[in-house]
Amino acid sequence: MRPPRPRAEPTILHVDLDAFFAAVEQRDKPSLRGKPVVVGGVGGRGVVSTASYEARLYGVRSAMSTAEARSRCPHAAYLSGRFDAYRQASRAVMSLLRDLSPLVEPLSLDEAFVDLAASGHTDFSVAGVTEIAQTLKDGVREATGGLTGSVGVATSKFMAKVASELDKPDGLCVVPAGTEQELIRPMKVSVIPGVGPATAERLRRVGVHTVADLEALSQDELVRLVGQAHGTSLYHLCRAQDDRPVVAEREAKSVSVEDTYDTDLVDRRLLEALIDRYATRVTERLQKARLSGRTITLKVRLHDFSTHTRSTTLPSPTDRTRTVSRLARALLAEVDTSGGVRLLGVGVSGLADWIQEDLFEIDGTLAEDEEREPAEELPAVDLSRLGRDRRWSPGQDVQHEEHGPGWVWGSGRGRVTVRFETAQTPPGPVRTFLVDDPALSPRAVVDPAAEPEATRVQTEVWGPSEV
DNA sequence: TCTGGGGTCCTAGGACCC
DNA sequence: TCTGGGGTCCTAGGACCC
Repeated sequence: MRPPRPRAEPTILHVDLDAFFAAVEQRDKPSLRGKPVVVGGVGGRGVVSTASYEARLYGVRSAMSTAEARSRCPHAAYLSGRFDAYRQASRAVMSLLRDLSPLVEPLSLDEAFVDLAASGHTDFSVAGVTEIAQTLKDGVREATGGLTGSVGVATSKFMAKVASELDKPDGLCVVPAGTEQELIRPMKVSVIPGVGPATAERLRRVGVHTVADLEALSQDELVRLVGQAHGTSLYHLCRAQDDRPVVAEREAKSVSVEDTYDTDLVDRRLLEALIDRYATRVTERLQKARLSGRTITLKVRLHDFSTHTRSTTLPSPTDRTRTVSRLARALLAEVDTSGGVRLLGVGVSGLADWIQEDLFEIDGTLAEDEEREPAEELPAVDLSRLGRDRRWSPGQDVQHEEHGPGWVWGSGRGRVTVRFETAQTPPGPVRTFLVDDPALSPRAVVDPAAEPEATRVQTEVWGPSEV
């Protein structure tokens, strides 16, 4: 297999705003300028998101517990963060980046890759890209009321990120094509994306500390050590072989809400009430984004910090609060919480990228409260008949099938609409059922006896692109 | 007064299907 | 007829990133 080759010229730019959250606070509150500022969780179990450079002098770092930060730097300002302000500053910067090139990949509020090759630029000499980077930095300062960013430009994402890190804060670094390997060889293995504490420890045990050490291992050895995907990626990255593209639009794969409590919780009813609250927040976000998902996950962190997840997958996607909360509550029953719960979370994944009807519709009347009881009285027809042979994928066209009265065939990830047509009502839907309710699935919904006049039952299966 | 919250990706085992 | 192998889906956990 051909190794992933970096680009021939430094066309990938990485920007990283310096101590972003803390810098926004210092910008907006002059009294904090020049002083240690720590943004993060301020409660008993909080951790540091960002420390200003003044606070870093005292050894305060991101991801450190706030308790430890307070002991290292008691006189710092501890703030819980104003995310609207951060988002606003971030938007201003991202918009500058999009002026630079249409191909921008935000990694977070304060970080992004830009593919300069997708812009109108043609001069990718060191002087040429340095000028682009300097103009960008000036623009950032102006657009954000004085924030600084560090910029790296190189032939790959990996090297651009290494470069932006190199002379923070307010840095600018270009890695000329061909000099990548000599730059990273003396560095610690942890500069490689994907090498965190666990991998670093495994490598340390076999005597690997630097990128150069890593080069001495064969691909097979690496795969044996850290697994297939990780090993292969490490083998190439330590040689600065990286051709990952800048990807502008990434579709969300999951949405979740979680909370850590200052003291462990035991009361079951309280836990259930919290689950309801999180289900509400999650589904509100789903609905806002016009998403729905099939897999509901409950996350529980116990008093001993052990973390457990329980999940369940529905036949069709949902964005309904009641469904998510009912299922998440049921999952809670599978976890022994008697020792106390430190964190609780609810998530939805397996997202479908199409609009979810949020109500069970009968005769055009929205009848949310009737969703369950009537359904359970109906003689359910097995929808799972569709099974594996009639699966479809997102974006595929509408599928359409007709069967005899009372017959319905099944659902996959789409939705099934069932129409009963009668002689008196020339063509058109008499009833439309949206078979997207997990309470009904995988069985549904069709009661021929309820429609004695029906001459025909027509079903349509909607793939995502139809809706 | 140890260890956030929001994500992504990977692995491994079992079920199930052909 | 005592025995296969590949593919997909699901679940749980873990590593990692910002």
